[in-house]
Amino acid sequence: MKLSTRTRYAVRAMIELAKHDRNRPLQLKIIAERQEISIKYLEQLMAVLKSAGLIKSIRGSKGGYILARAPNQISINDILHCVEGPISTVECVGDGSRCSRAADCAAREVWKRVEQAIEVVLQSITLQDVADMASGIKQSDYQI
Amino acid sequence: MKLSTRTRYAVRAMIELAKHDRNRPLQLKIIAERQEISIKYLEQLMAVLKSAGLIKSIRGSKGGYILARAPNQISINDILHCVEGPISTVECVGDGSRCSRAADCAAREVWKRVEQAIEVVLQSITLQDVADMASGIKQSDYQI
DNA sequence: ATAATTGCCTACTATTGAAGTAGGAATAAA
DNA sequence: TTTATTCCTACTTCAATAGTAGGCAATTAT
Repeated sequence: MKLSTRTRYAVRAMIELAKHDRNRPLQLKIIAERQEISIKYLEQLMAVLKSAGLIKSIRGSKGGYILARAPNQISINDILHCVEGPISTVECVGDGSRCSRAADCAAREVWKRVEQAIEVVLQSITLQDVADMASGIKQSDYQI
Repeated sequence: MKLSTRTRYAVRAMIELAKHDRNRPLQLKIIAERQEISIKYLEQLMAVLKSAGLIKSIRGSKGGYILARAPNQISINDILHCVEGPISTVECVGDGSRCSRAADCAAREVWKRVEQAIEVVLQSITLQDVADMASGIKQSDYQI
């Protein structure tokens, strides 16, 4: 149950974008430096985020990336989905046709519920929320 | 966010034990057959489950495994913990000393909440519940 | 006693996926 | 035209998971 660095990097990169002026593109180089991520690796993640429609890119000199939507319109779930695919703890939860054992089907119900719980949490948190947490604003809202 | 087969196998094996008469040991061979798991691989998982105190073994002919506690006293979380270690989505959630970036700390709060949500669900489901689901009893209780 | 059956232990191998690297093409600004 | 940037594709490395193998130890049945 460990998150891949893919996901962690992607979220961190998106947080950088969220904290940045949305009218001016932020360069990959800057993000990679601030977050201490390999530029070349992050580059590939950005491609995924872009094709998922979460960010837009501006090519050429002075180019970079910007969020495609307002930070409060992008959930952590959105990010996770596009870099990791659907949160499928077990394949049969999504598919169903793979399950031929009764005991396994019982187990399936368990994993299903876990997935739902994760999804609810991830969907409830937007980039705006996280950016605010980072800046120390509204922090009291997030003390569970 | 995919579960390892370790975890899935372990849970399925435990379900088999839960469905079996607790007074008579169930052999590894039977469990492996029913669940279509490599005996030799499952053997290693059983060792972990045993050392975690979730099951007991009876050696020799007519031996096998039994649950160490009643099925309603063993949660899915118990099983997961001992085969996968603590559910740590990200290392810094448990450790904290690793986090040197502000944005990352914001992310950390996110992963923390996800972990908690997972834990709550896993702790709430016992082997008894799952065994009942498998038998079709009480199934209505689990329609969320 | 002896054989058969089962779990116990330790080491090895294979496969897979994640993580990271590399180089050059396309695009835009100065 | 030069420079700065994203885009594209392929390759390499590494670690962890999954699976295999063989013999030892304990218990029961005959």
